[in-house]
Amino acid sequence: MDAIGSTAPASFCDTCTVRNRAICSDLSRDELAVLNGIGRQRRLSAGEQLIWEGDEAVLVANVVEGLLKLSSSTSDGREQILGIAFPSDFLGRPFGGSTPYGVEALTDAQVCVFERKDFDRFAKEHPRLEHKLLERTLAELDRTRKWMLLLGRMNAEQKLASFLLQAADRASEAGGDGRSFDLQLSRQQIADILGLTIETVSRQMTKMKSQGLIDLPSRRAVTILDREALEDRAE
Amino acid sequence: MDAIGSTAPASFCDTCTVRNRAICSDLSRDELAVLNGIGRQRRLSAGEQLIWEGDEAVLVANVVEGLLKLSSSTSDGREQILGIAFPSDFLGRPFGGSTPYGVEALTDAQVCVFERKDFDRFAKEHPRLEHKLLERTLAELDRTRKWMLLLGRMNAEQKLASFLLQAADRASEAGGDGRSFDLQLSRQQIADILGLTIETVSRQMTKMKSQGLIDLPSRRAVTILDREALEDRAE
DNA sequence: CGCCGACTTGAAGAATTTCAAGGTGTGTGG
DNA sequence: CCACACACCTTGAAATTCTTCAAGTCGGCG
Repeated sequence: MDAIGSTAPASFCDTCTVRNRAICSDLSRDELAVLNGIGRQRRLSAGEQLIWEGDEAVLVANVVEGLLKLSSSTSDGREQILGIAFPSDFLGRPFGGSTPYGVEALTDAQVCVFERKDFDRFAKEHPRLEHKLLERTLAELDRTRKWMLLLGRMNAEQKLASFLLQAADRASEAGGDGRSFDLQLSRQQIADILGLTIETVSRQMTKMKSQGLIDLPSRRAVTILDREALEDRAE
Repeated sequence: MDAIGSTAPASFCDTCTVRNRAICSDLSRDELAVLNGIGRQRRLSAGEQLIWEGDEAVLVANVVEGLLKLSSSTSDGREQILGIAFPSDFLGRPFGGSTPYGVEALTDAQVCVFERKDFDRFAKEHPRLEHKLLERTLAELDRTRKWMLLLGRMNAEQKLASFLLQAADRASEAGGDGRSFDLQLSRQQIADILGLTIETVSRQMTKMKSQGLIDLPSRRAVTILDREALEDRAE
């Protein structure tokens, strides 16, 4: 509302809730204005696809709000979820090639989208942004590799226990008490993450409930009753 | 044989066989000299460990020669190989944290090792190096995610077929004819890559041989007789 | 109230692991 | 040069785990 000089158009970065955590966090005011110019906000409904598997990589994005899944399917239609993207996470494949996985919103979501070629050019000119992206990519690679151990070497019980513990941790980071939380995912989605069938997931859940490790107050809610025992089963 | 001015100490980069493919490929002569100063060459014998799982990340490295595995183990001792590092690949975890996997030489190997803090500092000051590292890390993440589909959703036959095809491709990149090649790995190591037991790997190999898809002239050698059929089985 | 989708449960079947021998090939010492 | 040891691989049979197929059940919503 004031002096000459503050007449620049409002930037959606100004009100961005992940502004301090996403890869843009190290950028100056001016740099942000440029980035703001090449990006746009986009709302996604739950179930909406942002990127298709095998598409030429034409866009990249930052997650502002909501949850998205990265996934790939076998030719006979079974799906494997390769990762879940949370607010402030980066999506897509900069610098060439195609995106070897699909990206779909699991909940209603908001993302900040860039044309890949615009983003690539901007990134190459802004080493601090590239550095952030590198750190994020390295961290994501570590998480992904850790998940390979689960997929390759754990049985159903260990997979479920690991999954629930991680979900609890995530929920408590987001403000939960670390015991009761909401799975944001259907049984089928959990199965697709763990490389199991929906029936096996369901049976393991029921078993853990009957053994008093967890409670299942409603379909998507979980309460951890005996964290230690759960950690034992996750190994 | 020379003039004054060529008295600089010989740099191991000068004779480096991966010089044009590794992350150092974009560096100038001077930059290379600095990097040369903070790194050192190291020979590893097959089976020798370079980095231990869970260690604080104190060093990073470039692979010059040989094959190394990245792996992680469950508490009951079963191992999952998370990746294989080839010449020109980068190893280790720059920018903080611990290394969540072990690195061990599969063959005699030569690596170019840096103290992590030296490398981190150098990298931050050399955006072109960071850019190379970013591209490499993104590519590795893609490969790793692709592997998750194999681990989570493929059966033993599909896993083996995929593995053999990929091994053949790698061998032909390195100069093979794409049909006959040497597995550089033991049956147990293949099992650890595919998330199977050694017996299952052995049975699948025998089955494919008896079906005329492949031949196994010696323990570690493979000849692909019917690539198309193999591709079918990999889906 | 009844329908629908999501979830659970059961029983049978298939795939993989586990346990247990039995080969094969290479290198070493007699 | 042979024999033996050892590591690595193969094979067989039983056991286990997970999937598949097939009914249910539950909970919300028109």
